[in-house]
Amino acid sequence: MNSLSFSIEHTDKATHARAGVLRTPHGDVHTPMFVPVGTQASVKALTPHDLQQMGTEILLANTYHLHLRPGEDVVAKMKGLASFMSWPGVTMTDSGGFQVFSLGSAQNTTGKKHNKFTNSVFINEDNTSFMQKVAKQEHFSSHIKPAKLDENGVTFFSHIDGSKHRFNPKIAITMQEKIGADLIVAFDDHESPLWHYEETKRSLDRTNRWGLESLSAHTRKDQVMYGVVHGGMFEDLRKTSAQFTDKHFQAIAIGGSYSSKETLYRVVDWCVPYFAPEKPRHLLGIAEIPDLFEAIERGMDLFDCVAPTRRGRHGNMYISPESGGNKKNSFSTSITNAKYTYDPKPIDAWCRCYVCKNYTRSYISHLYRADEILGKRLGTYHNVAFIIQLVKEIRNAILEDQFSVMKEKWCVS
RNA sequence: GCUAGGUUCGCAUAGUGGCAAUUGCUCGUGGCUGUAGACCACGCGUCCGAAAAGACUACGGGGGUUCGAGUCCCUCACCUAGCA
Repeated sequence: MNSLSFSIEHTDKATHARAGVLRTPHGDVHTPMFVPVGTQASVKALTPHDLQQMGTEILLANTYHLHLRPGEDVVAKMKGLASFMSWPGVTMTDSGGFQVFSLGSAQNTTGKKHNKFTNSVFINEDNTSFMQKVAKQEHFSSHIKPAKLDENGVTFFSHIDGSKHRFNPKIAITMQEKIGADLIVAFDDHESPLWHYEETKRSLDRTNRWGLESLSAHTRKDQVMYGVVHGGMFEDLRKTSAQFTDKHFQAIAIGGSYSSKETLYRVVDWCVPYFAPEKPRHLLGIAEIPDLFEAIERGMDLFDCVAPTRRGRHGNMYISPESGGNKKNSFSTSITNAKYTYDPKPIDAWCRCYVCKNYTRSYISHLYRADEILGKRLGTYHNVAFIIQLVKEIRNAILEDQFSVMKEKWCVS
């Protein structure tokens, strides 16, 4: 009856880091694994062939976006997400719960973003520039129609044309069944990291209730559903939520926005002990390099993140310690920096991706400056391939009980 | 040769006598964590500063009027267009 199985191959001796295999009818996913984000059934700038070539095993698309365009019926008619986008591997859809809050309000006259959730899943309370941005957006409030939350679901307005839509657990699951990914996500509510205990608790209660409703709306047993852990930065809420999710779901995701990296790591620490070892654990939206090490060390298996593709489009390339990458520079560098103009080296010395094998920093820098579409494509390729390789190498390190050694090598600087 | 219009920080543009001077591009540096952005932010005469503040030099050249000129006047140079 269960189309998916997950087994642990090995747990690192010194840490909770683990290597496993998630088996699905459309292929195996070797964990830890990075899940590239293809929101609109497209990993921006990359073809499925590229993704396969670099070792990607699973892709994430978004229900919210696919519902608005082209519509889940179109995807269903084209035999489901994987077939629609010609992806031969495993697929996953996010429920759209996050997006309903992050973009769920009508387009205002200026077209500027205005919702405080829009910016990021990772909100740093020390980041005053972010708070200023939020403040600046307030003057748009006169012509904003924000999403309306009630106990049964959310009414929101399309970011594309302002049209009115309604999501609730049943609708979100029905849509995900039509879209037809191998892995789907329960419809969850999303708390703000700025909220206090009481409102966070109320939000968590909704997430839990919606989780159960998602399960009872679920008819396609060939798909496996993740439940989402919430509870903000409150220990008892996170723990209850972790227990609840583990009790009811076959797969577990941790969701939320975090006020700092420390909070994020603490949240993972609180939750993981409540998860059954034989269930896959996905940390939603998180996969910057230091976070990968920290979360894998704590026992998380799967990670999706927009950063590699977005940074790629913006000219920010991942680099390893061999090329000067460290926590302080987020293991990245801007390829348009003047110092790369005459640089004949590949983007990164450690990376063995197609881009690093074939092109110089000088050339790629030129492509970005000349605004050539190829630059964004190569940059995105490198970034995604970089993370895929890194996680693969981490996996190998786990299998050899060398996780700590590898982490030290990357993160000590 | 005559007439008209021009000459502003790399390029292109604003600019009522109070101006280190607008905007776009280029350029420089940051930022991006379940994707509304091929995006956003900041900087961009020189020197000194952590910053605020200073100092100096600047709107084709030279001269003039004025407390004060990119802005007004004279003159020279160059550019463009029209007429010869």
